[in-house]
Amino acid sequence: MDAMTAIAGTNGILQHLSGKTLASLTPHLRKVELTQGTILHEAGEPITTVYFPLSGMVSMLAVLKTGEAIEAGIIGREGFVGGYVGVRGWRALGHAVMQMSGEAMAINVRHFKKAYDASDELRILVNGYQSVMYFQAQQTAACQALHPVEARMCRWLLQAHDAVDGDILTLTQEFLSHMLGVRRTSVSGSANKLQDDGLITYKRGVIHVVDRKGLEKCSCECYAAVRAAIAAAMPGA
Amino acid sequence: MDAMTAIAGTNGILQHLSGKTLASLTPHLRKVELTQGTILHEAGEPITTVYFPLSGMVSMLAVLKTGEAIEAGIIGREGFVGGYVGVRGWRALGHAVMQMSGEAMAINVRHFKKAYDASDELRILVNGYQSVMYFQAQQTAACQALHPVEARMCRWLLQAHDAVDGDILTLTQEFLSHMLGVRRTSVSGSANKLQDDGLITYKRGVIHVVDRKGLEKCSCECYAAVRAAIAAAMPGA
DNA sequence: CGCCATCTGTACGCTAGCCGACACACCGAA
DNA sequence: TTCGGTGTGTCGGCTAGCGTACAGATGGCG
Repeated sequence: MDAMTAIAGTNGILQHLSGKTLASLTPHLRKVELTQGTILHEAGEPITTVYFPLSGMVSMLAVLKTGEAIEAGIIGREGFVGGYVGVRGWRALGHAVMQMSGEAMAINVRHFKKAYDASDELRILVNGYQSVMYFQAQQTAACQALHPVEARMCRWLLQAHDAVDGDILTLTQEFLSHMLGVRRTSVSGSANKLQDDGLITYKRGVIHVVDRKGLEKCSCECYAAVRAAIAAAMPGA
Repeated sequence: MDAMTAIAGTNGILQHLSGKTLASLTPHLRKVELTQGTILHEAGEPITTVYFPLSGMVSMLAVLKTGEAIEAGIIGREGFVGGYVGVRGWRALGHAVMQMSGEAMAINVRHFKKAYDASDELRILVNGYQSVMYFQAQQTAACQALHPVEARMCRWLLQAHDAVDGDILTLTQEFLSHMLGVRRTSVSGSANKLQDDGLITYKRGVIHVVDRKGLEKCSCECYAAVRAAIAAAMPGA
């Protein structure tokens, strides 16, 4: 159980639970390895499992009929995945995709729901994080409408950088272009500029964050806004 | 109490509560008149009151440092306003503004919270609607990224049309341009085209919806998607 | 009636980002 | 080593929507 507590301690939700509440979850928690590209939840499908990431990064995608998918939120170890609390049938309203490999604590949705209903403490944390995700989606809507590609790209890189250990992000420009909802050549152009300015280097799907402060300067306010929202909603984050 | 039940019946949340749960709320519910422009919640400020609209329309706005505000959600009588359940200090993360006058049932947030914690039934409805709002924000992010102004405008008009009785929307192009995050002249152009096509007529801040079906055809998929999400998440909606 | 604030139409040049297309560079496997 | 798949750079034409500016239209109000 001590081992479990230690593991749970790296997730922003689990680490703030009292021993009692955590104990009600642990029998059902299992550690899973999630590789890049794994689809955790699919739009319209029932959710069977809720995830508490320990590392890596999850994207929340809004999926359109055309098949296009736009990222409207990022979840790292500070939160959890599967927050459609209360939707009848627990159906996901968007995709949740593992964008950078990592580990997570997984729990069956029934067990999670039971604990959620029983624990004020868990409810506060979960609801608080849901609010953050809501805020993030709102902010992203404004960001898409008003901020230029380069600033949005910096924002994205910063969020990704937060989610991983180290300064290496393994992702292609093609991939990034889909996340941002722009053309690959636009990403190519911006990436070039950032590299020229010495903020990043990259090579065939491997981006190296060199100057984080510089990225923060080039990013739109949305990065800081989301960080602030997390800090405001989550205890001790 | 019968009168109260009848009133509550026009709100999507209240109408689905059992008599018992509703009875726990009614002593604290009061009917309020909300005029266009009233700010229900301000970004960063503590929420004191939760609203259950009976008519009219509320916009959820993402506010940027520059003062620009982009709409990332619309709430009508099907839902409620003030869903930052669990955020510490109950602070709003965005503005909530009355965009088209109407009435609402208002309740102090402490009383609401108490009922929320006590009633599984209320929690399901509230959480379900929160999920819808989350979805709506996501969808809007994608919409901003991928859909042209005209289609987005149709979507907005449809949502507004749903929220009011009759076919008259009182709002200026200037106003609409802010909601959509585009220039007024872009709205002017699109509005013109819609009028030429016989879908709407308008005159100095008064838009008349003439051909709703036609609007639906011109709108992007996002309108239908949000409607579907509401139907999926809310009982009997 | 005349005035003024507000709402709307339109026109100009401008830029970001679109779209398609192609060439090159790199890497891993045959 | 060759080859093919995948990632990246770049070019040219194009359009949607921006920014600004100004003029006309409407309606409220004195």
